[in-house]
Amino acid sequence: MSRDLDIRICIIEDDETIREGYVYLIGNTPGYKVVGSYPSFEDAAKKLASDDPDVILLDVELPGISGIDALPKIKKLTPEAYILILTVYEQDILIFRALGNGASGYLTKNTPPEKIISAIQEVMEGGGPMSAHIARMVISSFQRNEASPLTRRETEILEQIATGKSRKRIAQELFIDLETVKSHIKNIYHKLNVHSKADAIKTAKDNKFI
Amino acid sequence: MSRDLDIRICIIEDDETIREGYVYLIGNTPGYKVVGSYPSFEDAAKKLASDDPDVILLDVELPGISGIDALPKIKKLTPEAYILILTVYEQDILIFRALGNGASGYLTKNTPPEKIISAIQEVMEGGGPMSAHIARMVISSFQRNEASPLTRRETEILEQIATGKSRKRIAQELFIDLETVKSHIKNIYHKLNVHSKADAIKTAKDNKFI
DNA sequence: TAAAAATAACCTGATTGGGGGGAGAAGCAT
DNA sequence: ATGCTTCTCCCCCCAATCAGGTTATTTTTA
Repeated sequence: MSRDLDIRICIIEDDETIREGYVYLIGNTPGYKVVGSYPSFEDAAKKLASDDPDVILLDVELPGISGIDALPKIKKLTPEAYILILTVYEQDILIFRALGNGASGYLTKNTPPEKIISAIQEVMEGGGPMSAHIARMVISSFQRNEASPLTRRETEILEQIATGKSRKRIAQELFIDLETVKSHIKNIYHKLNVHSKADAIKTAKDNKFI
Repeated sequence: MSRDLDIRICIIEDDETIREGYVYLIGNTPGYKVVGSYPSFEDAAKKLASDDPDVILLDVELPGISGIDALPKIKKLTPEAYILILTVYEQDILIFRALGNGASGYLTKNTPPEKIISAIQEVMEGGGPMSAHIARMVISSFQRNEASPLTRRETEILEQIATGKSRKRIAQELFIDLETVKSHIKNIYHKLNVHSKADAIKTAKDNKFI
């Protein structure tokens, strides 16, 4: 029945009802094949490599080790597999940790079944499927605060400082005097109400000034 | 014919054929209304504010000022409007600059018409529409290089250094001796073949070690 | 149980960082 | 036309940090 070219899927999800739902959904879709289904990473770990999945659907809240912390370990077991996060959580910290740990997509659990199938298809074709709200949060993470108190030059200099460069080097690269750089830094510190590089960088990053 | 609740669209695109294609597509879709259509930012600037668009479709390659550089100016003219980039370019630098400058979505020009309409819908509903390949690049930007030569502790310390903290402060926050931090830094420098903070940070970021 | 990683010590010299003040020139906006 | 902002540069001071060398012990992990 199932062809050799079927996309091989593993599911790691602790809620049995949801897990079986996915198994049913994917198992009944032509071209897709469930090769493994586990309620925890610990259970999956033993068989994952031999399952040889193309795509892994991973829940973030799991008994034992969390899905996010399991990500690097899964990557080691099946380096070629794409991992899609399937979760109810939309907290930015979780999203960015998941993506940073190697997830190739992030879907929320209200995603309709046909979207899950198309997300699997999409990731196999080089895409990065995300739920709409997740995508917005990801895009927002790139955006600056338009209400920054820093001038253009001050922002530029603080960015340079954040790369670890010394004031002298910044002066050389911007073709201005060291004293000018120092003046800008003093102004930056006053505006941000800080007294050190580290605090300036932190405040600026927290507020998306840089 | 067109209701008051229609989504108001502006189009800034220099290629007349493509521009008129969008005007036709959107103008003939119920619920959507083209309120402005311009071949350059300079032309759009005068009328954009009074057009009061909900969504702006913006090309990146424009005569005069580029779409990406126009983004902040457009934001000032119509702070409430969502801006969707529509372009043939898939270079990461352009994508990240566009998103950093305030774009709410990024579509490539091979996007089929119905997807453009749904992207407009999506951005109005709080989403962040992206073409599949763009989304993958965005997600990839969060990911680390798994083949880092740095140990966990070294990575952690280099990350701290990249926040501008002094070695002493890092030592205190990690509950280790200053000398230990110095040892780690020496090892980091040797592994990365650099001789300064700035170079270490640059090398590590370029290679996605941090 | 070896190897890798994390920890800590002692040495030296050059560079950087933070804070105080003041001041001129260019550009923008009302 | 005249403020206001921004960018530029100058002087002072002193503490703190950074880069580099070498060696060695204790955990941790494979």
